[in-house]
Amino acid sequence: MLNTICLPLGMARDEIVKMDELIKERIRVSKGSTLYHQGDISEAVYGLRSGSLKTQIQDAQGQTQITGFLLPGEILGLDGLMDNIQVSHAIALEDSEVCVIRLDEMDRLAPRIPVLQTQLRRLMSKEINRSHSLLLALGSRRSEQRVAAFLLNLSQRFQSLGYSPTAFILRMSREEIGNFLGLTLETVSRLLSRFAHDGILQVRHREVHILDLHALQVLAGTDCE
Amino acid sequence: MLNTICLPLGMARDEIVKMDELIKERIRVSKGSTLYHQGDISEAVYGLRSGSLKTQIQDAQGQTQITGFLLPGEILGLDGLMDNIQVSHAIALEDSEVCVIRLDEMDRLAPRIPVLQTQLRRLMSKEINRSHSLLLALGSRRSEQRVAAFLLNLSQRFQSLGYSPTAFILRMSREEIGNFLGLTLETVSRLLSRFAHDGILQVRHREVHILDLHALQVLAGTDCE
DNA sequence: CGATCAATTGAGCCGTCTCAATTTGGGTGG
DNA sequence: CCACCCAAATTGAGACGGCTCAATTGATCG
Repeated sequence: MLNTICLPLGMARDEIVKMDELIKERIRVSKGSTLYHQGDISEAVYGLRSGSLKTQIQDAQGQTQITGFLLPGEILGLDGLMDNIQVSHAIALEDSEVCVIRLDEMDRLAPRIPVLQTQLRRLMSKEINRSHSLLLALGSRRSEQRVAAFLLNLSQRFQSLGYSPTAFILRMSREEIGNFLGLTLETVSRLLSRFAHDGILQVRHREVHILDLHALQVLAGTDCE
Repeated sequence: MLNTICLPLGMARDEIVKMDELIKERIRVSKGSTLYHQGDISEAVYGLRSGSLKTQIQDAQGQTQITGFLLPGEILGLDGLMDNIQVSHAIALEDSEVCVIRLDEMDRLAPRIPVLQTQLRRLMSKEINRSHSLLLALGSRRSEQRVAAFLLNLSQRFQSLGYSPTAFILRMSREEIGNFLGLTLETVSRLLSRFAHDGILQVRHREVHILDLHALQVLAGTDCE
């Protein structure tokens, strides 16, 4: 039930077998519907098995901020463990499936499988780092760099999933990309057009072909030195 | 050794007593010096007992982003638990003191004090939420709102520490505030001057007196509806 | 009492947003 | 199957917020 997908990254095989006890439920989330809402009781975290989702927070004025786009193998719900209340919405960008990792189950198994706590800790720390990197991007990079870095980030994640790093489909709209990166949808669109015009990539609707990965890295400012 | 400061927030008294085993070391960090560097081995998290610090990350190009200003009672080092390597610098804004919470000690005590893991989990989730809120601010608020919200945030934290919420000293420079908020130091300075000119607060160097807290909340967009 | 660094304030510019028009594609019903 | 409709995306023109560069003041410390 876990395959290599859900939580394990870097765990020994026998530990993974034991962990199967942890996963008793899977949930299908159809495109556009929510896995959980801000304000819901949070009793679990979720491992994305297939599809993709976005998570977004909403403030008192209704302003929203997308905090992440999730691909298979990634975990969501880590931000809801403070008071066991979800502080974000999780919305499917396409028909998706998650496995449910209940926290009470986790605590029950923890004495027998100590690595479980360590693993969760690592994942949460990773999420903190991811947010901090995003802060760096929003705080000090210009639009061009943000969009380039965004594409590269997707590219790398697709690659580590075994998909092509240079040809993929954006499951999110220009507006969602803009919201995520702190830009308007028009700016995102213009930049994609410009990148295409400069021969760095091809864009047809939501289909992206990266032609010159190195040029993109230079734009993003992540190539070397 | 813990007082009520280090990790406990919301723990039963007897559990706190047991937790004292956890804290075997304190570290003094003098103004301007670092508690840890990016790249250091990370074997602990730190509870701030007194003083204040900033944490900042640095990318390959040397660009830095301050990810947080820490006040007493708050925890740092949560971002270094992924591979046990620090991914940020922690630098003291004034002479400070932290207590060291070793992770191996924590894991050793975990079976006897199960609430320990829960507590760490909550703190990490809180840090994720804090970053996400910051993302919302950097992504969709204008400079005026960011600075107002920044002051209000400090105000609330000082208040919950038992200090005045309307009179406090900024331990960080305008440049550091600007970096944190994704603004230039000039913009921060101008806004503080403007707030002062509008009678919302008084600023003398790093000394802030908030005169009209409600007006500040309106500016920040966090007062109501 | 000078030296140095932090902060303030001003002027002008640039990047991104806003507003608006147009194109494109996908889905639906006649 | 075609025509229509709606949402998403593209592209343009103009405005504005925050940045850059620069000069000045103020504080701190030897």
